[in-house]
Amino acid sequence: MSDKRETPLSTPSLQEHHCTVDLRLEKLGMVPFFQDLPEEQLREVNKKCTANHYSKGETIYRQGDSATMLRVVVAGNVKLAAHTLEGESVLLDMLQPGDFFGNPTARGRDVYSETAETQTSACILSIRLSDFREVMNRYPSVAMAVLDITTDRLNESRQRIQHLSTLPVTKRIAHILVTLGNKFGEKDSRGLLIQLPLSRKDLADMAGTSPATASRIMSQFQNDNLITSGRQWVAINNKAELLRISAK
Amino acid sequence: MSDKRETPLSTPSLQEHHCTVDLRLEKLGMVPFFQDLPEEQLREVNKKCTANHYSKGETIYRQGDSATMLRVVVAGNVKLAAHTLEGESVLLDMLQPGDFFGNPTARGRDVYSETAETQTSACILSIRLSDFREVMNRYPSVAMAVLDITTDRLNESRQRIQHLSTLPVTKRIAHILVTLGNKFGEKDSRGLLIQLPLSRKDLADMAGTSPATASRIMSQFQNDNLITSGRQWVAINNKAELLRISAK
DNA sequence: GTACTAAATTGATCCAGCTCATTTTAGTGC
DNA sequence: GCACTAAAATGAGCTGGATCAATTTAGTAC
Repeated sequence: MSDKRETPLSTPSLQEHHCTVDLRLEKLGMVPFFQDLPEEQLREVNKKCTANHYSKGETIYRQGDSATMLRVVVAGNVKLAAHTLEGESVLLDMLQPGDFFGNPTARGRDVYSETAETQTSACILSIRLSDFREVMNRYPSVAMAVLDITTDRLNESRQRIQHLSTLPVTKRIAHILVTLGNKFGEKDSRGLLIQLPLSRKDLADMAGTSPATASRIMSQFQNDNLITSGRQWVAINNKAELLRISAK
Repeated sequence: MSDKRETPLSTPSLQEHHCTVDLRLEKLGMVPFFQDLPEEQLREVNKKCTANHYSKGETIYRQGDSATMLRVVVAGNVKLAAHTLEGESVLLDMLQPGDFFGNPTARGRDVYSETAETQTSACILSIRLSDFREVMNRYPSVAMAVLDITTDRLNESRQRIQHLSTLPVTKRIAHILVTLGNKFGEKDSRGLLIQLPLSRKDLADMAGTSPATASRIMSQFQNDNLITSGRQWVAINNKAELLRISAK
């Protein structure tokens, strides 16, 4: 198994295009809630956006910062995390190109309730809240699409509350692996590879457990041939069985 | 303290007006996202609504039912809960007059992911999803108000995830009491009375713990004179201290 | 006031998962 | 290939909170 001797994760090479206008426009059109916008309007929205490039591990904003921007992932991955005073962290969401984050809410004096950090190098579009509000006002379909996504996220979030309250750690982790597989998985010689740097600590922060426990459970899954994993990467070999574990 | 010998909770007497058209219209105007609608439009929306009266403990819809309605609490209280196959339940939200529930999302084939049940006798307005979508399309301010509320709920929900993952039960319950006090509290001879039937089981389902543990913690709070409580009711005597406990 | 019932309290025991500490190993860079 | 480093694995011991079961009590109905 000498092929396990290097990260199977592909690193997005952003240097080349570095968020060109064309790429921005193309990606903007891919964002679910801009899809219905006519080409012309899209260009106008694009003009109001700023593109920023971040390298891996950079902080985009911190919880407590005043929330004046709505952001969209153009390329790369972003994770949203909340930190307690004691230094513990909770991983709230992992984002893909096309996902928005920040606060789409009107209330002016709002602050972010989470910290956004890149997990890979990434290109991020920012649009001022007031500008975005204007777009939503002019195109109700945009507002409704944002509402739909937010509602989905609320439901996911409530499901997670349910899991934290009722399921033992093993089931929670099995469920998380399946979910990540569905969202970030790519078929590969190793199985369904989760295209995302993913440490035991990340997993623990998602499952509400300790890194040690997450590690023990992953070891067990590995013994049972359900997954293959190395440092910061995981591939799923038997999704059906993981699903079964998470449910029963 | 002979006055503790009966529920201090006031029961909404709905029989009298029984959701008259006037009451409906008045309440509809109080709903945050209809506030901006011109009187005339409000009447039109009202025509598309159906009012239903429920007595205490009735189920409005069950998780898994197909989600074709958006609902608004006119009077009384509603709780949203999710149930596991093993019969455990998680309390997701407690609603007040003016709050909406159900699914504001477009996707036709959706089902409710939670069960809605009245906690007191209640009057509920229902509007078909397609009709509500139409209103949002015509009045973007409505869509944006719904989005704002949903975003707030998402943030609350994420905070709860954080608490479940990082705080011990005592702090979680202290926090829940403060929150409920802020939302449902009414000044009273006993202190800040939470105007809501609230059992130890409800509290446990909110905090992600067992009724026994919830009870032990409530006993301790009672010993420390932070709260006064009987069956299904709680009054807060020292909110500041509870807040301190929940934070530190 | 008395009887009744479901809620709440409380005790005793147990274990899933945490903590802390040590060892091993995957992946990188030379 | 070799050296280096941070991630992961793993062992040992401890504990917060669960579970189960018995007892008490608040509130209601008569």
